[in-house]
Amino acid sequence: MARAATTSDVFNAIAEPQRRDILLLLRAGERPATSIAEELGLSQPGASKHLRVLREVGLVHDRRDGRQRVYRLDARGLEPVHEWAGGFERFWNESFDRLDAYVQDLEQKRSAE
Amino acid sequence: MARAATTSDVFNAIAEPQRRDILLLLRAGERPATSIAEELGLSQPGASKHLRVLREVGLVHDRRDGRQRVYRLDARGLEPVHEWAGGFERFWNESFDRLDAYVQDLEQKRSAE
DNA sequence: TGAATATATACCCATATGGGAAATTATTGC
DNA sequence: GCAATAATTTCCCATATGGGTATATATTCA
Repeated sequence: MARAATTSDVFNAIAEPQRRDILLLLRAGERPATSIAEELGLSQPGASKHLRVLREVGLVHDRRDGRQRVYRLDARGLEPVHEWAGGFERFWNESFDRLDAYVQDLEQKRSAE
Repeated sequence: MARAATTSDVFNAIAEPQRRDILLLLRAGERPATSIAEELGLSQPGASKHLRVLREVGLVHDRRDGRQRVYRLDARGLEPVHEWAGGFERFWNESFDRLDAYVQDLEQKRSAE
């Protein structure tokens, strides 16, 4: 099975660093595919494949402009990711737990030697 | 190459739904591995493998307690994810862009028929 | 020491992945 | 229609993945 289809899962779509780069780039405004590939140093087919994945999960929309295909960010799909991670906020802020885990880690490692 | 190693990338680690489930479960408190597997209906080796990935990216810590290995959440690694997604917040709130994209999509589809 | 419990690893498998190269499909403008 | 441009799709490949099953490695307790 390998992994949930990239196509249907935003978490999977953003697991690939170059796709995250594309999204960041598109915050500056819409861009034709070639421009994206050039800016990020991707091969043209490579960029096209990543764009397809992003399109299929709805993170970008495309529009034809003459011979070019212009991609535009649609960040709405990232809101669930933000919310999901935000659900852990109080945990990464709990300095007690942090210290606790750290100390336990030390003990663990010391006793393992 | 397939994809950046799950081991080194939090985004990749949380791309797998069952690993996200494990993290959610651990918000309620630390738990031994078997308990995690049972609660989520995972096979024992399956849970163990997912826990290993989470451990390697630092999202969980483990501690031995007798024969059991107790896992505890360390959510600090999720903060960058939250921040990254949060960087798109103003985009998913821009209703103008949203409508614009939607209209362009409609036009696109109509002219394609 | 030896049986039982709790986990982690190793191994094998089917499949999804990303990358490169080549072929294919629009679309424009002559 | 035809050449040129822009992009997608198709193949092929090496590899990473998740899932089982079997095995190995602690650790406790009798």
